[in-house]
Amino acid sequence: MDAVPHSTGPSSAGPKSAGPERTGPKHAGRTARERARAELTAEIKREARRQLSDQGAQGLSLRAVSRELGMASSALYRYFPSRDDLLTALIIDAYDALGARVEAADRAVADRGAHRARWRAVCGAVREWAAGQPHEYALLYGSPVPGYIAPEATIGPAARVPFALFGVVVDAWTAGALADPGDALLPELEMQAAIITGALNVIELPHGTVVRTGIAWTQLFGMVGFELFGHLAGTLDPADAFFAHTVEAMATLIGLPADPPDAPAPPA
Amino acid sequence: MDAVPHSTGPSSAGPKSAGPERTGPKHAGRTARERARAELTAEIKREARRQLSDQGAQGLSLRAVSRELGMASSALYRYFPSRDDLLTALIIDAYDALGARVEAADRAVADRGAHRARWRAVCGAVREWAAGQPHEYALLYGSPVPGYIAPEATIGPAARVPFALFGVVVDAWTAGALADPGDALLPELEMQAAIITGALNVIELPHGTVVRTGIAWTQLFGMVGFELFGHLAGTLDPADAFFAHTVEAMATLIGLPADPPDAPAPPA
DNA sequence: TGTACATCAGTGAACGCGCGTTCACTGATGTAC
DNA sequence: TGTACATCAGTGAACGCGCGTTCACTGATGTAC
Repeated sequence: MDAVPHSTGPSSAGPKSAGPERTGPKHAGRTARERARAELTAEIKREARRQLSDQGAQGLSLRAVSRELGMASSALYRYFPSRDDLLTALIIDAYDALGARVEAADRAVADRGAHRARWRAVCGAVREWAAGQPHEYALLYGSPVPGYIAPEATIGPAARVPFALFGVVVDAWTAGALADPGDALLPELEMQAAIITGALNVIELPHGTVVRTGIAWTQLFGMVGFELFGHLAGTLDPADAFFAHTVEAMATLIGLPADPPDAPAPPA
Repeated sequence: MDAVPHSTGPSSAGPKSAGPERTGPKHAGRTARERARAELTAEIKREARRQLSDQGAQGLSLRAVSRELGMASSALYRYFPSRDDLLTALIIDAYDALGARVEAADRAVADRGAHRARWRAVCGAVREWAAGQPHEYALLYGSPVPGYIAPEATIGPAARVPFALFGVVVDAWTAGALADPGDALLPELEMQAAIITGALNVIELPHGTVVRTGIAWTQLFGMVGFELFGHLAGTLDPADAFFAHTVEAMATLIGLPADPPDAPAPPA
């Protein structure tokens, strides 16, 4: 808890491991130390992620990570000031991985006007990612780790999925493909919808549409979580058909028009 | 994992702590030992539940429970053969507490024909219970405890909430208040809907209605979980209005008719 | 009603384990002049 | 280009902690005759 606001961990304060977006002192000539540090940081995270996949968040131990990397456990403290900071780095990475996957799925739909196809792609990407790394999904959307408080640095990465969902809806509205559902909203909800619209950088989006997208957003994660955590066993599991059907139902709730003839059809 | 199929733990094999539904050898004359055992079993669970509320499932420790009760840690093994069995008992109790709460909320609606009011009551009860005991909610619907496999004994209690939700819908259909949405379903989903209908002991219920109720079910828990776990922070939190609105939207999706004039109105 | 035996609850010590974090220290890498 | 100093990575020992589970044992409660 003392690690929260100021120190956001090496993944943001230290050298980045992901891309070369930090140009370094002069040009690309990073010093050997810097390169070594970036590599080891990445290796630590990789091993930590491996343990996470095996046993979940509570199975993640600094000592086990260091053991696996063949170094003293105290050495990890040169890279992450505490276990919580390592966890934070993993959470941010996971949000970013999911976000990137979802955005890529959206972009992969060539016809940008095929809003329902894009909606389908985005929702499907969430499910696929969750199925591929269930423990990371649980880390993000399951029970909060007791005593752990998500630092602000997670907010941005966490917003990428809802942004992708809303992005499709905004595009549909801007293209004139969406009707205002004309929902009557409670005052509190009206205000919240305005805030969301503002965050989306959109001049105007019917608040009823905003709320319906919010409903679909929570439905999507409820469904994916239920499938992953076994609550559909015996009834709606395997959930492929239920998922496909529901994604369409939510698209319809929002008002996304049916596919144009030449767009990829929903699974028959 | 070795505790799963056969030994369902004292809460089902041993003397019940909840009600007097086990008449005992002859009549109510239980022996002192039996009474002591039932009481201590209950006390252990109470203390365990307290620790759960404080720190979540991973903060539950047999040693801490025994310490709090002023007994040797080894004594607990007379009541629960392992930590997992204690956890199982808590899970079952929690499912039952939630189920009872939800069913009571349904029953509290005097006008049994006010299906939308009943729907509202059931959904609201889930949210209220979750808000009241977040760690127990997390235990049931959050990340699965790694290494822990839910024994079959949890299935029945876990089904009480969906049964309550479907109960309202079935009543509405039986009363002729519901139209068949006429949804086209994928074959797999059609079969699953048939299975669910069978489990509900209903001769006939439109499969489209079944699936829509399933959507609402997953939406409800997605929304409640998101609120509880902080994913609505900054946008739809506080979620009272969003929740109220969404419950109505899902009722409408299913086709539950609006309240009759004299029924309790939705929150303005 | 009383005795002999079986069952059961609870104790306390022990096994064997793992954890996060700190600290003084060594040796290598980087920097300023 | 070479030297003097500062920075940093990594070590290994230690602190202090808690955990689940087993086991031989004592003393109380229950049962059969």
